[in-house]
Amino acid sequence: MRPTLKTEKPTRDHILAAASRLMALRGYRATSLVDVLRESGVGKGNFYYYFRSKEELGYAILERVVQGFVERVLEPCFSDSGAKPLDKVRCFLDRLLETQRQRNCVGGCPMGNLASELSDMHEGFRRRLAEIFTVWRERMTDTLREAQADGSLRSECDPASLAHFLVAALEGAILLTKVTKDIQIMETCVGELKSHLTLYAAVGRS
Amino acid sequence: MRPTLKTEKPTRDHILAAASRLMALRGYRATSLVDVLRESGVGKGNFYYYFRSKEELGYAILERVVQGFVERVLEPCFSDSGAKPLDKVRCFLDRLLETQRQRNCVGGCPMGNLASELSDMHEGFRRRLAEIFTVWRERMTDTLREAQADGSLRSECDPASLAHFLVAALEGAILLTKVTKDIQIMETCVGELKSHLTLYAAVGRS
DNA sequence: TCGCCTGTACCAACCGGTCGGTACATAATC
DNA sequence: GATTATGTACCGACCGGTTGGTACAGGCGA
Repeated sequence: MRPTLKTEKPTRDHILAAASRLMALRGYRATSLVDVLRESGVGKGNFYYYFRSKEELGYAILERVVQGFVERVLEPCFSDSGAKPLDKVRCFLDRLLETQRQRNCVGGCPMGNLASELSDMHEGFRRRLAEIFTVWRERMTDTLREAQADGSLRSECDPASLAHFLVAALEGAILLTKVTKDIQIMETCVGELKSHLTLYAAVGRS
Repeated sequence: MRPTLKTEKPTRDHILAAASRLMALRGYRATSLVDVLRESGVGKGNFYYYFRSKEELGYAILERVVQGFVERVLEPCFSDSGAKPLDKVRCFLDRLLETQRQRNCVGGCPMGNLASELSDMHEGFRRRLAEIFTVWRERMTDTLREAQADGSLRSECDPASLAHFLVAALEGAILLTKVTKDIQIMETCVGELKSHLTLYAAVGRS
């Protein structure tokens, strides 16, 4: 029984990793505790040492998924201070396309899946997910505002509306990619979204 | 017990209606047979007279949902022979917006919900759903081709790509509307999609 | 007689959560 | 120093309830 540092909880993280893998494919309800325990190799009593309930596990998974998304997708694209704002948005589109390609069109978007499954049935999840999408969208909105400030996006464009649309269209593209198992759908939609940006691009300043 | 025509099965339809209501909100897995029986008032033995399994019920519900969608949304918009092709597309966008408004942003899209929940776990459902989205998209593609033929859509537009994009963006918009419970998201996205159409519109011929 | 329908008992598997217990390290007490 | 108390981590059996499905006797009306 090894001593652990105050902030490290390997067993808890191990459970979370295993549960995240399962829930990404199966969704919340179809992921049972027994499955999680089997996948993680942890005993049931021990599970309840770390999580009070399946719901609490679900919330923790959601946080973990979001953190991973922010670190691996949002931050690399939007924190590149050398890039022009619209290039950041394109980088984001391309990054999501590559993610779906690497996953062979399996899994879709974990946040979108949970939103679809739980929004009408579980208010706690709906609220958290709505907040997550808000953060995602605001990050996009800020960048679009920068593009307006630097003149590459016209002033009649509403950054918030455009950001809403980009997020929604991406979620839909990911869902259709998942159901058809055809990466071309995602490619097509990313292409159309880039074209959509040209609607509002200031001439010669993209 | 009134005599019924050979093609009418009131009890079966009654079960389907009840199950559709439940499944539209809860999804497939979270809709139990006991719930369906309670909602429909039909006995269990009788249920199995009409359906061999929960899966068969699910397939029947899907067909029913699709039929309703075709009759109430697709056909009214796309079969209006007096309308211009691009007006048909706009009618479709508006109809979906009104549907979400009437439902107070509850439920989302039944087909999208099932696609999200089951595409990676149940090949039978994934195949059927992929086919449904294909039909939906082809209807849109045909209309966009008509728009090209009548000159209101430019020849460099690819109708199939645009149709893919429209369907995907709508699904995403519906999903975000469901998670945020804010009809404005849907309004915004429908507006952006109409703007997107202008990308390809021939000048003065919309 | 047949199709439709009822009610109900039963089944094994599943489900999230509870419980009594073990192992061990460390601190406190006598 | 030995004993006791405490806290952390862990375990699997057990619990009551739920689930989709099976089986079946029987009723009803055309």
